[in-house]
This record gives sequence, structure tokens and C-alpha cells, in this order.
Amino acid sequence: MTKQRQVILEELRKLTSHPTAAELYEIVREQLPTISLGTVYRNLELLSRNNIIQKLDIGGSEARFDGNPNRHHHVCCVYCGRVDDLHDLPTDLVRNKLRGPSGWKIVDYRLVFIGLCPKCRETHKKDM
Amino acid sequence: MTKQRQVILEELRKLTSHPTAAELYEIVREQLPTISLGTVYRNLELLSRNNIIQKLDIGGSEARFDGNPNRHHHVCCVYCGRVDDLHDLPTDLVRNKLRGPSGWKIVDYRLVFIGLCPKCRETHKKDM
DNA sequence: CTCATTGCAAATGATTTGCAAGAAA
DNA sequence: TTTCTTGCAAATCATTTGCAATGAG
Repeated sequence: MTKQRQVILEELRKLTSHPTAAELYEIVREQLPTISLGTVYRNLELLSRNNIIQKLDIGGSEARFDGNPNRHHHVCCVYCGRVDDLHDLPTDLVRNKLRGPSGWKIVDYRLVFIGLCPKCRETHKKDM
Repeated sequence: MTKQRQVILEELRKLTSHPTAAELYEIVREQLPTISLGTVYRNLELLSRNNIIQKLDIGGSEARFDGNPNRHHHVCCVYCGRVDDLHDLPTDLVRNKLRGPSGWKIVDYRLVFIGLCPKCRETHKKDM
């Protein structure tokens, strides 16, 4: 457990947003100015492989990271790509309907709500 | 409507799978041996921007394309990344629960089932 | 001391773009 | 002819990797 890994994890856990590797790199850099982006990537990869954090593959070309390793769903903004957590959703909403195409063995599902985050809702008011 | 665009669309529509740009390029190349990968990307982008097809951003580093522009959900294989359509799912399963975090305006949701496709289910039998 | 991890830079893989030639309207 | 589209190659963006130096246990 190096200093860099520690700070990366700490900072990620502080955030309710789900930063990209580059975003987290900028944040961590305030405490460790000489850390490299490669190190951030390597640690995020390692931490998610060990289920200490999770890597999200939601909208956009960059992966996002979630300091909360527990199963939950997300909301994603159509305009800015912001990702937030989705709470208060009955967890077994779909679970008892987990029947996929024949031949497949379904083990889970991911639910992503799509919408406008508060900020973009304001900015794009006139478009609606 | 060029020959290339026509063949790309035709071939994509023939497939029940959801190929990546590179996969579709190989298929189209059988009819148009000199087509370039760039052209395939450009046309897939253009077609999806016009809602003639859809671009899927599901698991994996490559985008996948769906010849069916209508709203529906998908199943994705944990092992090989194969993506199939998800039919027979009550469309309003989640719709009437579309309440996101406060401040957000939710307009839709995407549901992705996660599992093992028939092929990988066979291959990875011993792991389970 | 020994092995894991780092910073750096170069490599990779997917996708995009500039441009001159060619096809469509 | 005027505009759109192509093929090609180079550029870009996110992410990964090789390597010698450094840090952790």
C-alpha cells in the first residue's frame, strides 16, 4: 500500500461523482504533484480487480470509477456525461424477471437511467 | 446514398448480432474489397446520428452497432462480449418507476442483462 | 534484501480527421 | 458543376506497457 494508492483511494471515496482516470489524476496531483497518470490507471485497475472500487463503463469514451464497490445502479446525463448513483430503487425490480434469450445464463443486470443532470437541465432549458 | 453506405446498412440489417465497426468492415469487404475502415466508421456514425441504426456502448472498448433503431434492451456476455437483443421484457417494467435523484429529469433507461452466451456457457462449464 | 510499484516515455487500439481524387445530385 | 463521399495516411484520445530507478515489507 503505497502513498499513491492510498491517496487515489481516499480521494475517490470522497467523491460522490464518478470521475474518469484523468479527472482523478488532477485531484490526486494536488497532494502528490509528481504522480503519473499511468500510476493512476494502474491503481484504479488493480483496485477494481480486487473489488475495492468499481470501474463503470457508462456512456462516453472514458471509463469512470466508483469508490463504492457494492452493487447499485446509475443515472447518466445525456449532455455532459455526468454519472450519479441511483438509490431508492427496489433492488429486485428486475431480478425476478431475469430470463434472457434461450441458451443464455443470465446472472445479473445493469440499469442506467438516462436524463439531464440539474446543471444541464438549467443550461438547456430553452431546447425543451 | 453511395454504394458503400448501402452495403454497410444492408449487411448490418442482416445480422442479429451487434458487430463492431471492424467486424462489419470485414463483412462488407467481401462485396467491396477496396472499401476503407474509415468509410465504415463515417457511415455508421452518420447512420446512427440519423436514427437509422443505433450505436451501442455496451461492455468492451469497441462500440457496437445495431441495425434496429427502435428502443429495446440487450444481453451482454461476460466472457466474450457478445451482445444480443432482449425481447419479451415488459417495456414498462421500470418506466413507471422512473424517478431519479432530485434535480434530475429522467427521460429513459437502459437495461443490460449480464450473463453467459450459449457458446461461453459451454466453454466455461468447469468454472462454475 | 527482494519484490512490488513508480515515473517516464513509447506503444497500442479504437476512432477521427485532412486532403486530393472520384462519384453523386 | 457543385457538393458529398471516398481511400489513404496521419492524427488523436484513452489506455497499456517496458524499463530502469525507487520504495515497501
